[in-house]
Amino acid sequence: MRKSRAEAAETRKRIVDAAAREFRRKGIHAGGLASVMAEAGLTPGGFYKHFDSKEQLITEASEAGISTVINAFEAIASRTGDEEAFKSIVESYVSVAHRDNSMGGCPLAGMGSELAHGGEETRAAATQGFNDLVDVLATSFSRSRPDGDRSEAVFALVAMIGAVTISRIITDPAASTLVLQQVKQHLKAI
Amino acid sequence: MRKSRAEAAETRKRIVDAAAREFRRKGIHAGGLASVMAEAGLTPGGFYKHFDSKEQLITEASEAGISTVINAFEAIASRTGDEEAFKSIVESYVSVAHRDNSMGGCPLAGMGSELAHGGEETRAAATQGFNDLVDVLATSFSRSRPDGDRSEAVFALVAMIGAVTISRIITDPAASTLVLQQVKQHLKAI
DNA sequence: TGTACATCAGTGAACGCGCGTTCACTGATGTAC
DNA sequence: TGTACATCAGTGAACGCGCGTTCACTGATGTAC
Repeated sequence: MRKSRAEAAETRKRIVDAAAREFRRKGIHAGGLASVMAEAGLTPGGFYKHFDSKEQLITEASEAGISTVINAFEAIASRTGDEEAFKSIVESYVSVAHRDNSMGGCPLAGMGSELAHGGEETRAAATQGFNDLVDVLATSFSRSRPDGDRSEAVFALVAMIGAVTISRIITDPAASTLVLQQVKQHLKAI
Repeated sequence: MRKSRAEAAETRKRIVDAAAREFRRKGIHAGGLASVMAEAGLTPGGFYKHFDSKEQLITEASEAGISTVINAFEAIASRTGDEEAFKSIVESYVSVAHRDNSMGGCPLAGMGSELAHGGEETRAAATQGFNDLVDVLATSFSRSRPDGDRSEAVFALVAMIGAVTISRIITDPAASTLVLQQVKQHLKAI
């Protein structure tokens, strides 16, 4: 049954990716290890050949999820003009598509309040991810507004995260969409 | 063992209040019914004499928690001049005190991502609470800026909620406090 | 290069535990006459 | 107003269940000579 090192490394990635999806969709507590392992095509027991605990998986899944968002931000920024980079990022984050795709979305929006109750290492990883996101956003912002400072990116990002979180709570889809539009509009006017 | 109607009604309130504190502090999933009942001075079994399910308690605890925030907002607004009402509310919400008192704080910040995964009724109650908060905020905002509309209050509130949520994730207290200050500064400049 | 042995990724059943929920019971409260 | 009975708030043990975690085992991979 032993697998080669390369295969084992790929298995590990598959577990982290499955967890990232599971936790963002169902929440950290509601997402179970057996379900994550099954989605990765494995049986539950094998989990501990790769990780010490669920907490460690939560940490890595958060990192992986945020990395995806950072890459998306950078991709948008690189194919957009200076004037539009920041606005394009805001538009893709504060969107109905993001709201309806919690599985592939930003962990800070999908599991923010649960991350706040997490262990030191999990919170440290999420903090790092937040700061990285702020950096990307600040860079894109300064391309259209050279006088802008980092605090504007911090402000924009917490509003973006709050907007997506709330839009997922609101029961009426039209009202939810309206909140996203309103926040988007104000962010683009910063 | 039977209690009078008045006593039973008070017991019910005690359970809801205990739950509101427990869920905001530990999170919805991590907070247990046995622990809530113990905090209310009762044994676990009695829970179902007052509620149909944990889900119902979550709904009522969210409502109760948001009502507290609304009352606090209105109290601040009523004892503050027109020019300062909005800013005072922002200052009390986006604060270190609120960040460090998740037990008594806003449910939308303390359990936002978990509410997004909640049942229809829970989300409807949270939606109602969000809209009520927007109303209070919009009223206070329009006192200093008669041209302001409701969308500005929506924008401000999601930023406030996002800021408190993120400030609870950030591991370094000074960095966390800085985020709160930066968001506060931008909100007051709206 | 070939052989013998150690390693360890993955299996799948089992573990203890705490969860939400149920239940038979108690006895004070509320109601009917 | 007093009495007899029904109601039901609260008790505390027990239930089934799914969770994170452990474990003995398998057999292909990696290593040493």
